[in-house]
Amino acid sequence: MTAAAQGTPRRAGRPPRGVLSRERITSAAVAQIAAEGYEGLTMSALARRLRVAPSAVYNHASSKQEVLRWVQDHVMTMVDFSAFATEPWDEAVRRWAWSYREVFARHAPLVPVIAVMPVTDAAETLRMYEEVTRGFLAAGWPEERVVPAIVALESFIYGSALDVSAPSNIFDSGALGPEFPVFTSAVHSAARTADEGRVGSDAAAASDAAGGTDGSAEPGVAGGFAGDSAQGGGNAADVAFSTGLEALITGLKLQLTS
Amino acid sequence: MTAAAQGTPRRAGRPPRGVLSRERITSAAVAQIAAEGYEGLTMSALARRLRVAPSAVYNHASSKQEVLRWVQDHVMTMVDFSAFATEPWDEAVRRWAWSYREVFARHAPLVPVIAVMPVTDAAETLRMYEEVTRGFLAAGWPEERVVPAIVALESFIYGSALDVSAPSNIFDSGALGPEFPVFTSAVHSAARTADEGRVGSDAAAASDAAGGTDGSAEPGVAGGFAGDSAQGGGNAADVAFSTGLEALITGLKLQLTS
DNA sequence: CACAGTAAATGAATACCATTCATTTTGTGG
DNA sequence: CCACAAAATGAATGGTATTCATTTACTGTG
Repeated sequence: MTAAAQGTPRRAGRPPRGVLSRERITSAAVAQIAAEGYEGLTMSALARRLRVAPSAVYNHASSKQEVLRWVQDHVMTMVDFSAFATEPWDEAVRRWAWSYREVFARHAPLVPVIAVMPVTDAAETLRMYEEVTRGFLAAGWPEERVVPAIVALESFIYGSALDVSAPSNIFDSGALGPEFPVFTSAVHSAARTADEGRVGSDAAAASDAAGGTDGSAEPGVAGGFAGDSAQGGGNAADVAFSTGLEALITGLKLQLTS
Repeated sequence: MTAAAQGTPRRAGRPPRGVLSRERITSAAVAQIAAEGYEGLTMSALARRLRVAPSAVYNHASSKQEVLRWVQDHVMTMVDFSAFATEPWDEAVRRWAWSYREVFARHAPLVPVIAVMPVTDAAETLRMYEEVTRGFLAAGWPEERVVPAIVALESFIYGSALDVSAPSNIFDSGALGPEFPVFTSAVHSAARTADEGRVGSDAAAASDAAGGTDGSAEPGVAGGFAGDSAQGGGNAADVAFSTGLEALITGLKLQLTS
């Protein structure tokens, strides 16, 4: 009854047909995360969902870290990089980056996992890199500059994904406010502007404030614009992301022609 | 013997003079991290270092998370933002960012903590923000754009700090390599260039990589472009960071004048 | 086809970890 | 002076990933 709380509990010994596999474990983990979040992803809960004893998982994954790596690679398939095949470089980067951030904002606990995770055996992740690299090269990037540029963009995206999951009042200086008047005022000023943008015209304000040459920043891709995606503070994070992404895009493009 | 493995073990009951305090707990935590890393920072180990029972810590901190927040605020004091008082905006940002990244690369497990952590009661963190905001305003930034720009830079810095702690072979595609030839080739090309940069430019790269606490940041803004072998420093993470940071700086500056 | 070895399940056990609680002692404000 | 709050101890508690001995079934070799 420990493994499956149902019907015939399957007795010990190797079952006639394999019950577990990397794919089934991965999809059960993804389902568990969708149902109860990352705190709910324990090896016990995972095993319960698979109707299996916790120790059975270890015949396929050597650790929970490895399961997380599988999940990470799966999550990568949700990142939309299709624009690199059709759009000019900067627009492709823009759509890719917004999609990438949106996906990992919903999977923030994976971000620290990715950092330490070698890409070996992460087929989906490699698939994305392959296509993004192609896009850079097609846009005239010298080969040796592509990977640093991608890593720089990814670093910004990961940091921004963490930022999305921050509470909206993260910059509330509370009782210490009066001690830091310049910063406190700037925070209020930014919040005011962000609010105006939200009430007024929809997404245009953000991308305009970012000063992108031609602002269409985050349209249709993943249904992705986060006007109400996270808790309350979505908009401020979006303004900051747009600001940084447009700066990165124009700055990188300038490096190319220098 | 549980609390202090030494001399007279102090019997139960409130001691004549307070043994613990926020400051003592914080510095013990920092010392423990320095000694055994973040994995070694357990409430038991912390209490042992303080010569106290584990439960005693909970009279001062409500959770381990709170201790981590104290540590985070303390770590912020190691970030050097002094250049904002003396240097022009872009050079100040450059030095601040290199220092910031260097500090949090050594404290990578704090990065996810920061994201969710409101700045309230984090005096040292606020002190930094106050000064950085001052520097932006002095450089002519409109007040409402300062916070988004800082957040964008911080996002990049946090992501890059995680990147530093990644293994150097993180892009080794292993057996899957042949399936993704474009990316694999780009990785090799970048690695080759980074190596050349390391042997080529001697002292600049080394002191640069060491980075921030003493205030010396990237050497020459003069070279203009980061991928140039003169800049970028030794390892791949440094090249990527330099690439992104220089792009952000020039891109943000351009947004100002648009 | 027998047989050995390996793969894959169970269930019990381990070691840790953060956190809580009852208890004891001491400082402090009314 | 006394009641109450603050701060320590030491012994649980419940949860965690992980390991191990055991059982069973599949698979390749003679």
